[in-house]
Amino acid sequence: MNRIDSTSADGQHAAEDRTQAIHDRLRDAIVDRRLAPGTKLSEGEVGALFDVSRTVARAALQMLAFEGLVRIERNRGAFVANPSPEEARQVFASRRLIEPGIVAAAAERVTTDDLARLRAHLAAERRHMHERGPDARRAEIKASGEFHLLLAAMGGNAILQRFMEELIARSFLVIALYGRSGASSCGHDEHDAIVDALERRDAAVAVALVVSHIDHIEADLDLRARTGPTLKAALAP
Amino acid sequence: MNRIDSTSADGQHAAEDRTQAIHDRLRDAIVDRRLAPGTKLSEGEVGALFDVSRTVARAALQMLAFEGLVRIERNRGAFVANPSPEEARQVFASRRLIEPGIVAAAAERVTTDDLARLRAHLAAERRHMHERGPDARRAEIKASGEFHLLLAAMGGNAILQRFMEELIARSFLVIALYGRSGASSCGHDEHDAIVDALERRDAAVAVALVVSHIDHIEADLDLRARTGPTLKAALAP
DNA sequence: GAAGCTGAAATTGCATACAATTTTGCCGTC
DNA sequence: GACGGCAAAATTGTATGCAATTTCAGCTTC
Repeated sequence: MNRIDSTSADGQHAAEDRTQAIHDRLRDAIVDRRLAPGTKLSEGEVGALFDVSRTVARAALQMLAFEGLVRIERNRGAFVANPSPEEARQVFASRRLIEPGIVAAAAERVTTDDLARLRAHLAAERRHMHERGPDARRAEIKASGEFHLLLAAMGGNAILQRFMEELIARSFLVIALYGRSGASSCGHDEHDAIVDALERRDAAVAVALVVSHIDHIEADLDLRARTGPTLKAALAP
Repeated sequence: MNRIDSTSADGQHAAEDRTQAIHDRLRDAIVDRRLAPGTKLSEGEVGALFDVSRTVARAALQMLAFEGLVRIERNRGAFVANPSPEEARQVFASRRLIEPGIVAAAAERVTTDDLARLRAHLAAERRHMHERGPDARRAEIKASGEFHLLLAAMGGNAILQRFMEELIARSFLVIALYGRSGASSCGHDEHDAIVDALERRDAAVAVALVVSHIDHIEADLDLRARTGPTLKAALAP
């Protein structure tokens, strides 16, 4: 279980913030599907697992609830979110609205340094793609999301960046729940094309590519309503 | 929703979720300018004021911090946010990106019931506008924001609605800090025109009106950088 | 008088204790 | 055997206590 503080790349981690650390680890586990939607996250258990008091565990869970990754029911506890098809649609509708704006801004502000980072990321994605096994698949999906977060960071708007972080995390949950092909949820060629457009500072093309990219991701979902007789229907066959 | 539980009548459903109630009251006070940016909000003081323990007060403050209305510094406490000009720009850039999408959705989904509610709200705005005194001015500004929140609710996307709630609240802070004319920050005629467009289901016009409306609000701000030698410059003349 | 230092007071971070609520297992009844 | 209710166990909501950190007043020194 020696998970090497995966979020250290953002470089912002102050020395002592255990709440944030627990939040990050749980978030990682949720978007990685190591914690299935609906799983109960009891304060005591989380606290014991990270060797902190319930106070700290509770604060971390509340942070996750604000992001929509966890649902807290009064007097009942915290559960990994289980987004409905409608919520899933809203996640992607929001992305379709926000990401174009971010990419347009990125196209104007992108530096050669940024481009280098994007290219490096694309290479990493391609590496994961060629590996085999469920771990590689998870890494690929995660890297695919990180690409969008890189773009968000380059947009230069911290507020939109935070919104995107939430939307990407929720997208992972949605894909885990409703993804059809499970694997190649993100066409990596499309990522390549987006970076190409950014390199040419071609905002219009970059925006168009991003929109159709999001369309492709959402097209891979099976969002047929199973809101009504969930349990009965699921157990019928 | 549960917004109008102001200074009194807390006996009934306040017992349900005191954290949320305190959060709402503080948020109200902040966007109403009754709490100036930079004001210290100590856990003990807040707790004593609402007659709860620090635990609950702390949770409410953390919620506000997530929304960007409060800044929490480790070991130092919570302060009403003091957005920089750059943050102010980002707030409005985000609104310019998100609100058109919301209004476009609202134009397609709006019901006659919704329109009635909007008209009623416009009437209320006009009432405030014709009253005199600082209280009426505050009520006018608040109502002006609530108009945008009504639109957000009609967009039918809960995620974007929440984003807008945060952005509107932060807009109030920004206007409080950088507003030039203090008062008529929202042209109410523009609100009228937007509702007219919605009534005609004319998404294109509604979107255009919203964008220029946001432009007008932002144009009323004085966002010249006072980041550098703030104090010295302020005391010089 | 201004700058610097020191210790007390105040405030936050965290753990823990206790009350309130929900969940669960058990048992009697039908 | 199923159903309903009751009490124990588990879990959350909240208050409070203690240690660590920061703030500040008062004192010393230059």
